[in-house]
Amino acid sequence: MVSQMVKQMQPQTQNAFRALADPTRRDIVQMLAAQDMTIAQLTERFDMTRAAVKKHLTVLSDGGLITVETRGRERINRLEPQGMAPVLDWFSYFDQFWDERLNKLKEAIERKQK
Amino acid sequence: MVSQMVKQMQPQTQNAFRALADPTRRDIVQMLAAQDMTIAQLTERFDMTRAAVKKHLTVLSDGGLITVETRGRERINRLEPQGMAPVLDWFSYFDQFWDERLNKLKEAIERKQK
DNA sequence: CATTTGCGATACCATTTGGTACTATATAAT
DNA sequence: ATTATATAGTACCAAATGGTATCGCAAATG
Repeated sequence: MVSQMVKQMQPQTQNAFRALADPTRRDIVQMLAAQDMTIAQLTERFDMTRAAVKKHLTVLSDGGLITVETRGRERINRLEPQGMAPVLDWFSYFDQFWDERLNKLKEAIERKQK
Repeated sequence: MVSQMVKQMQPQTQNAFRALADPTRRDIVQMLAAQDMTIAQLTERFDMTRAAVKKHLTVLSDGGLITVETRGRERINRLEPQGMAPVLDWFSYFDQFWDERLNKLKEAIERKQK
């Protein structure tokens, strides 16, 4: 129980990972990738209340994955793609590690993409 | 409240995202990237009990991110890099949005593939 | 053999999470 | 002016999460 890793993590990284951990939120991210949407529009697509969707949007906003623009009484939710940077940066830690073992992974992705 | 996205998600994707959502588990993944480790070895590095570490390892295993090899009374935990495939696959959905930083990572992966 | 060591499993606890219902407020529409 | 709409905010709830403490078991070690 000695010297714990004291690596100070940026909260942005944790908030982004946390935001993406929920399937509903990942669905929202994909929907917003197609087009900006209001809370009401998003709610139409899910089987839950607007309040629940709003909570998810708050978590996504905390994670830096979306921004909100108020327009009249509407709030337009917009995807903020660079919010994913901290997450992908974390993955880049494995660059050195990504050898033959990970080529398998890359091939798997490519196979799916066809 | 009409036609909800019925997109059948692979539990592997959800389990992997969930596994990576916790900072302790991400630390474990990075440690295992450096070398295979037993539970006791991992526990030395954290300020928590072995039982807690074991729980995290179970979640990581559910996410397909590690495998365990029993050797005598020891259990060697090994990183399973291709377990990250579902996660990176999900990110590939956003190809159109990736800025240079993210593209760099993607290129790094592709470079290693050659 | 007896003892130590590495681990699994379970019960238990506090906090967080994902959801609802309800109320309130500001903007748009009639 | 009144009503309808889009959203915020709060209180509340059940379940999941992250942790501990404890017990038990199998494998090394003396």
